[in-house]
Amino acid sequence: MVDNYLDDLNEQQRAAVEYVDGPSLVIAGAGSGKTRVLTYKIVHLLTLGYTPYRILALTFTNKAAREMKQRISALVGDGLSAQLWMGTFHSIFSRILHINAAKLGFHSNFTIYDAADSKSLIKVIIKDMQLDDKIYKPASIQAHISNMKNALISPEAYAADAELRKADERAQRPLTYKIYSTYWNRCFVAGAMDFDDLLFYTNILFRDNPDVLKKYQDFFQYVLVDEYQDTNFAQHVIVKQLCSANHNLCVVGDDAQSIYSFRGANITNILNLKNHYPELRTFKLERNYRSTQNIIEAANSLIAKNKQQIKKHIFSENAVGSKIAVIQSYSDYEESYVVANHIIALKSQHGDSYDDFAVLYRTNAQSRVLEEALRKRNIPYRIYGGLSFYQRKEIKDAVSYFRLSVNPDDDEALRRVINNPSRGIGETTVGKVRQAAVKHNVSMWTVLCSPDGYDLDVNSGTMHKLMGFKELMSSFIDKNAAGENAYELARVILADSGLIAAVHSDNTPENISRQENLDELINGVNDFISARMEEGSENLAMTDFLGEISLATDQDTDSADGSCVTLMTVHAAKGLEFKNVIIVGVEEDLFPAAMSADSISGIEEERRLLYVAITRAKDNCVLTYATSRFHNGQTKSCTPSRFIMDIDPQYLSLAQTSASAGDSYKRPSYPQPSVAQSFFAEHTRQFNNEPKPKQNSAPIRPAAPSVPSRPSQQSADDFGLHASTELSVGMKIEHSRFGVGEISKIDRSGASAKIVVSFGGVGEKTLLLKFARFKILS
DNA sequence: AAGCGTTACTTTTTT
DNA sequence: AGTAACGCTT
Repeated sequence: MVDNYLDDLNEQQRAAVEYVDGPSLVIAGAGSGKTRVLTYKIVHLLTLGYTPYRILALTFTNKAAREMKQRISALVGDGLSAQLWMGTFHSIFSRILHINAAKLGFHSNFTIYDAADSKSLIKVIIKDMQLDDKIYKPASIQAHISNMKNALISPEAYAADAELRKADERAQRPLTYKIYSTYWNRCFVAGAMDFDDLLFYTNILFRDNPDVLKKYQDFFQYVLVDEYQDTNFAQHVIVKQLCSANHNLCVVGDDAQSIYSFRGANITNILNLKNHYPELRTFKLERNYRSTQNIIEAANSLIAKNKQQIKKHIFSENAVGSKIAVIQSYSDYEESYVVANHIIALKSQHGDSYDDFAVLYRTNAQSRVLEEALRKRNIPYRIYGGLSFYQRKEIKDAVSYFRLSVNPDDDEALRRVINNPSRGIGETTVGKVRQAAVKHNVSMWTVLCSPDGYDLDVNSGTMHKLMGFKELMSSFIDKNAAGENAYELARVILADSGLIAAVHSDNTPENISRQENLDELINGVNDFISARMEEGSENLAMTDFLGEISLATDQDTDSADGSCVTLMTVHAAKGLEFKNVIIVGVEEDLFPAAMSADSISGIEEERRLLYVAITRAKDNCVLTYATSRFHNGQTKSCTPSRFIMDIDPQYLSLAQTSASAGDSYKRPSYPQPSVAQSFFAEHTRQFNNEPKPKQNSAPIRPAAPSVPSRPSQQSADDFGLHASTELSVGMKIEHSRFGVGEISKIDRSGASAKIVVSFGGVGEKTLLLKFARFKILS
């Protein structure tokens, strides 16, 4: 355990960390050391003698949780930090639900439906009800249901609510309540929860089982919540329930960075916290350590245009720094070249590495052009977000088999794979099975198991095919039940299901890529198993693997692949920082998004989003916009975002004007796009006089995903197994995943020898010699 | 039931 | 541009 850790904090941070006598709210401006406060507060609690596994720390992304865990490890060691209950709301409460599933009528290995699963289920429900999917659009119904769940409105409550029903009637969708209840019921029959259910059912669990609630209330001695401005009602209530007894709560957030209202996030949760906890102590962190003064002042002047906010003054005592450059391009295509050239120019000017750059955009679809430009310029990049590895068709197919082997009632998985690869079971047959299942309120698998009992009416040939599929699935289910580990089971499934054969039928480029992806998946399962074995974990079954991946995002795969420029949406960049940030597409109808432009709250959220984007930058920030953009198969003209005008011009440099002469941002040597010298005048004209042609918003498919590259076994021939006799304390070793570390302890007692290694990057790890592969450096 | 060609349509962000 | 859905043929 470290000493003097409090000395690393400024006065306000320290006050926030040291206050543990009741509920507290830390309003933490961008870059003010929010994560540092949380990290140190946990260390402080441990120092005060709190039990690590009785501290609950909730974050919004897996990445945030992982980083915090690492930082705590570095201070107090791996042993203690590993015991903390730290993770996203969804992953923590999914764990709690797994333990208490039976109380809710679920099996402990319930499936988690991702967004695609729930959409597909909603679609089929709408079809079954013979409703017009132009009126009942699956996507909007899905969003609507999600909002209801986040507001803790059950299907029964919905059906009974006259206001909601009236609103639906006005919207010409009077049967929405029916879709909701059917959806709810089919999920239940399938033993499945969607993302929102993880929060909703946690609330039901606590509501209906006071003893369970009491247990967790007593168990968690201290609860910390990061990014509280982005909590929705369901999350707010869970936290409130858990803390209602001892009030030991610390929430950290910044109302100016609330950017998830589309997901039900509600700023009033943070604004009204005092109403729930009258003795609440509030701490404000206003000093920014991240950015130059120029960047902070520019961001301040932007956010000042928002009406709704907590008063605070963020300041920086860093260098004044250069102004924010605003660059105009003719097209999105040219814009991407401006970005590439800017990166090359700054890199050679300041000796920055590619890691120091991030390109941020409003929508995933914008990544395509950027990718192309960077690739042509040989600039290494990495795209975060978009379609994740696990959303690819062939991977989802394989994972659906995995899911079925654990929970055969999972109808969405079953519908997906029953005729994939082709088995001659067509749409009509699947429809019959589904209708029998719906009619008797059971899963499709239950129907397959006793077709006569559910009067399934198909001819004998079809029945034969169905039974063939049933036998195949049964063999997987049995293997899983017999305790086969995830890796062995995955191999059997891929082979026996015919998925492998299907992608090897020919060598078209698509099939080769699918083969690689399936190999990748198998490697992933293998890595999962070997990591668990090294740590001595018993949980090697398919259900454990699925638990790991169902809530994982592709951000998990950021292995050390060398220095790369980061490409991501502004949303994904929240909580991160980069030396140089380039924000592209700062245009009307894109940023702010066209959908948000018609309400004040919508505009304010978009403005906060740009605020978040700008405050990611430490030294250098550039805003770019194009005057035309390729959209929906055609080029449309664009106007600069109103937000550029919101920023005090003294912090901006319009690249070409003489005002920028003293700036560190130099005019690049590439063909200079005509920068709007009379930009502000022109901008004003566009807004005041000319009615803007209403553009349809873009349909946007996520960009081509980057394949998560994996440090694979083949290059690691010198990473081998070692006997404890070869090793001694103080030796340096290199591990394929954890990097270089020093052995701090060797434990030869017990059946399997263990070593404790402290790694530079990830802190201390305990490795089982039986499984751990590494090489000895000294 | 399967495969292939044509047509319509696109709401941004994510656990 | 990209796709999902539809309809036609075998």
